[in-house]
Amino acid sequence: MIINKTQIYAIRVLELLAQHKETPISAKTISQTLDIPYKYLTRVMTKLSLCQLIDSYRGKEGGFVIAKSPLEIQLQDIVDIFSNESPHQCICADGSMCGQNGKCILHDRWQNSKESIHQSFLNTTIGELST
Amino acid sequence: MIINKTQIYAIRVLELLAQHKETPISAKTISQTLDIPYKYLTRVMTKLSLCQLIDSYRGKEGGFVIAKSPLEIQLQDIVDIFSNESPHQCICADGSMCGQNGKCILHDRWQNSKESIHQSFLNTTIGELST
DNA sequence: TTCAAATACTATACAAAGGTAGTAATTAAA
DNA sequence: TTTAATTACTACCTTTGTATAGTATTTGAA
Repeated sequence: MIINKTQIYAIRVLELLAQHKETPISAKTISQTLDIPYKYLTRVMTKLSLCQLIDSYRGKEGGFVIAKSPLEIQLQDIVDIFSNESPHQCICADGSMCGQNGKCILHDRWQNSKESIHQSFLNTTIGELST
Repeated sequence: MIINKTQIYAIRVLELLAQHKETPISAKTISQTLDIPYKYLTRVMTKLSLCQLIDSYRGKEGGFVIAKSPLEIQLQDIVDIFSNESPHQCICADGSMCGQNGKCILHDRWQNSKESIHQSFLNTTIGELST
């Protein structure tokens, strides 16, 4: 698995918050704007808040605000939060294979592609997505 | 999802069969040799047989034999059999995003990586894996 | 102070991928 | 012909990712 739905949700949310740094945006608004299921979204938001990528404000007029400069948030930061794979796992997505008898049969072949994707996640920030 | 566990299983099986073209290899042997769950494996084998990548022989001394020249079987052939994604789906693995408001925010960025992986699957055959 | 709008928390449901179990059907060899 | 080894078929179980429901907590504004 290169990237899952939850991670895409999170990236899109951060992108939206990056465009409205001034006032908090509620989960309801985010849900409607980005067409993400409300209840699922709130759990994603809570996790982003715990990881301090965003600040949350309860109560009336509350919502979420991006906590850093968008240019300082790498896509990889967001992906990591919602990933259970170890960072250096092979693209084959099967932890049992790479490392036990050496490498899986695909390891070397896709290593370059994998590395290229990983570098993109590292090198691209939320701030750059809107440009 | 670039490639899942089942697809890796299938590729490894074909690679094994390619090394023993003469006599049928039983599912039991394959399961033990490649450390793939037996019952799950037999279902994969049946599907490979239906798709005519392998021939199956029932009864005593039965088993499976690769049905083509290993150099004629592209990895993509195998991947396709166990894939439910449409071939041109975006790497974001979320069909609802690419195509509705144009492209997803990641589409362009990972397009090159995706294409590179796809080309690898097309250009690499079972026969080349062992070399 | 009250109330409505909002996040936080917990439990549950659903769907897909991966895995297991049991039985039927087939077949070569003894 | 019998039997053991094998694939084929069908149903179910488990895990993980995604989604839903209900309630508690917080807080600004009327």
